[in-house]
Amino acid sequence: MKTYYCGLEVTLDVIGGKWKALVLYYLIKGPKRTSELKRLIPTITQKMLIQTLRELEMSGLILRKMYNQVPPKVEYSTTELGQSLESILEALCNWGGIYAESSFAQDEFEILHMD
Amino acid sequence: MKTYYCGLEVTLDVIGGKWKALVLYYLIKGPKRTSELKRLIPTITQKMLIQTLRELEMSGLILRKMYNQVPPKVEYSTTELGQSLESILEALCNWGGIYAESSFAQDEFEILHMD
DNA sequence: CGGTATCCAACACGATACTG
DNA sequence: CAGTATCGTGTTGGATACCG
Repeated sequence: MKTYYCGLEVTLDVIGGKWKALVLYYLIKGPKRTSELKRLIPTITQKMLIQTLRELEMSGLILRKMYNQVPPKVEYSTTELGQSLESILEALCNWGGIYAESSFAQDEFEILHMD
Repeated sequence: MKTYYCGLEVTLDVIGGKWKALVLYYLIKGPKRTSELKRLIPTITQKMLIQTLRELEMSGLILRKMYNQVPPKVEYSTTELGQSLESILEALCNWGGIYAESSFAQDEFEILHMD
């Protein structure tokens, strides 16, 4: 049993770290294959991607569906619990855009959109 | 110049990590002295608290006001930029509470409120 | 009280090679 | 295509002692 003093600590435990929020953010927009996620997040390594997916799965935020075929195909999607973070992650994403354009951070941050 | 592919990456750079969101969360509720923050976040070490405060200050999210008196007194408060995260951090906190009570996590997480 | 300086351990993360 | 295994490193974070 883990003990926390604030709900925020729980959230950070579940989607904190370098990659979890980002991977979940893309999966919330729709189911994706492993290679699609890798393409959307070019700077993540294969190892960290798989590891992050496993942790999100363990936490009950995403589902892994495997198709028995050659070549293999795996698709990840969100659970209801994972999807419930949609508006929050969207807000965090927007805030980052605003921050990058703020007088404080401009000329320091650059965002390349690739939708 | 740092390059990102999504606003969320920027946000994680600014308030990601183990403590920044938590410290900011408490400061958003009102200005606090160093010792007050230490009391609110019992598991943080002195070193990490100071380090986190410095980083938030560098990012333009909080202000540090020092009173020249003995014993010394320092008070931290949010800037407009920092305060703009209020609703988001509140939502993240609430989500943690809901997650901890979910059928998935119950008996695993415990939250002790200390307001 | 608020903060700094060391030193050290843990682990998150990355690079690479390999498998079914 | 999806994933595992191994190894190495660099940051993160904690313990402790000390200072104005």
